[in-house]
Amino acid sequence: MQMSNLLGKTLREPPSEADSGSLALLLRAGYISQLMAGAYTFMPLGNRVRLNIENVVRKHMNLSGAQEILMPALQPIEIWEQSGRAAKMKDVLFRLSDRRGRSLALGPTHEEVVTQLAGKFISSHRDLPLTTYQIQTKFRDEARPRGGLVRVREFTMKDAYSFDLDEDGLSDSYDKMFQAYKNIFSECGVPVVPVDADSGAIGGKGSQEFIFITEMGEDTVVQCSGCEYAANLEKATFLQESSAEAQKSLEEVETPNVATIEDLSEFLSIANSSTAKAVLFMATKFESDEEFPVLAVIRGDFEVNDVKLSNALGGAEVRPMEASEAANVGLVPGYISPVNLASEVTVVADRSVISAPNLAGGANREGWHYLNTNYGRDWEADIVTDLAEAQEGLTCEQCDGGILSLARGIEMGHVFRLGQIYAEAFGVSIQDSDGAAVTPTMGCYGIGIGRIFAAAAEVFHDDNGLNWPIAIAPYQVHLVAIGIDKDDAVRDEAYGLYAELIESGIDVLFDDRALRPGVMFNDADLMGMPIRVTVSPRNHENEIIEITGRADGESLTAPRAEGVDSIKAEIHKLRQG
RNA sequence: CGGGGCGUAGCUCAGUCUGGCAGAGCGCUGCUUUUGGGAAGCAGAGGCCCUCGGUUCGAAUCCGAGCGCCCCGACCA
Repeated sequence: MQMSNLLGKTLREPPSEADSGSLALLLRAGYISQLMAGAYTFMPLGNRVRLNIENVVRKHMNLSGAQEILMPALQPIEIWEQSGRAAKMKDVLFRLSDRRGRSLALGPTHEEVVTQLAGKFISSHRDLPLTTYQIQTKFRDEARPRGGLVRVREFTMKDAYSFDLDEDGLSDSYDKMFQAYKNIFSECGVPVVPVDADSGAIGGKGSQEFIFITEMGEDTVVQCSGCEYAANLEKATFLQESSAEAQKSLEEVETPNVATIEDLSEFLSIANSSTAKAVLFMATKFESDEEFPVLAVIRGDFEVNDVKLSNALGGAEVRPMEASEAANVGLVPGYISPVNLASEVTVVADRSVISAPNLAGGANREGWHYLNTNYGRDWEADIVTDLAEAQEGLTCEQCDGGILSLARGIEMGHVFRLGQIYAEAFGVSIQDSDGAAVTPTMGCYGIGIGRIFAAAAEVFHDDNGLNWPIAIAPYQVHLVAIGIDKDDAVRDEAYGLYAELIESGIDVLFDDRALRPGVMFNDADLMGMPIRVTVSPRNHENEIIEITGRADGESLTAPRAEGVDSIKAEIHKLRQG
């Protein structure tokens, strides 16, 4: 590619829409251009990066035995109603109608389509295991697109779907995909941490996210200092020391103007962990619009994670209750308790209050608290589960010794053990070796291509510009030709070298513009090809070319006659890592 | 959806408070000089001042409504 003809001018100043360093560089270097909130054009350079990432993904998918297909982005709304996700996804689903008034959706993902497809073509256990994948454009009407390519409304995703006869088969397919993911991220140079994750509205039983740790991330992950344990905050657990203290008798004490856990523990001279906190929420089931009140009970030193609460309620939407609503259900904020609860509320208890004896808590009347409440004796919950949000510095439950820390990150990929929910929803059934009808078990596996793009730019840049790993760089070599408008010999040499490199199968970006050297060098640094080759009158006179690594800035010279071989050797070195 | 900021040349922005000729730097076009890390001069092109409505002799500027973009939060298969 000759730069005199390249679409995409470099900018000296970052466009005002850029908020992060790497996004600003992508815009300045002409890789991407924004059309509207959450929709970007990939310019020639950016498009080559995108294609290279896709090809890395494609290579590892094919190696894992997955088969590439392409399903429509345009989908009938009926399949979304059949799976029940039209209601679950709500406004995220882009909807439109055709000229006959038929309701359609732009696919945010393809479980529905692929399951229906499988139902059409799979009929025997001999057809399994089967994994398909596609690299395709998805549409999601995000409430707030942000972070450049990180959260967009139209984006490229690789999504794979596995079909197996049983759980063991799913485990094999899942493990293969998990390994392929590790290879993909490694080859693209993006460091990721696999974490246990919440499965969200997609359903299923167990999933892991591949998280790129970065300050600009929107997810919080919990990592252990002592073992491999890592989990999304919505899923993370921690060690809760239990007390062997004997149960004491319930007492009611007057506690004027004591309305918070802090007040209470100070007033009673006890630790926060010796109190029970009762938090009110309003919840809405996806199936109906009816709101119902929920009382979450948790030990005073912990906080309720609302995603955990939502999952405990079968995936209900949850919001904090207003004070006026609390009054409506007859509860007194500050003195709320599951003990002697008169109102009709769903009580969800965190496991922390089940084993802890003699907790102080509200008495459901203004100015009074109970001492020594005990689960089972004084009150019971409708649901007992894990609601507590992990915090920095707590102890790991897996290795019993490691300390948990919190970090921000971006989800690069997600692998799910889906199970049979979609196959059941679409009535997919196959015969096993005994001739019995069996519902296949599914897994699904996603990777955001644009997110790898953004993460790689974030990892590989410095103050001067981008610095792509060779596996995804738009071009391997940036050929800078100084003074070709003044010196025909240099001009011939530059064009000759350009032709030779192309002939050798090397991707070259050739700066053939008649500009000052500083401009060309700065553009080369900004655009970030791994290897820069300089041809100039000075070098020509010495019959050499100059080869400079973008990463370390170090130059070496090679005789012109051996130029192509020397460049090939440098490329080979970079490929070896 | 709540809070905040912004919208003027291709890009970054001044001008808005206090109404009165449409501006700067970079980029772009032509010419001259210059040529190893974003050179200099000369001459130019380029505008629906986001949109609509209102106030006014007169609106980029004041008032109202709307739209768009960015940030924080809610949300996030």
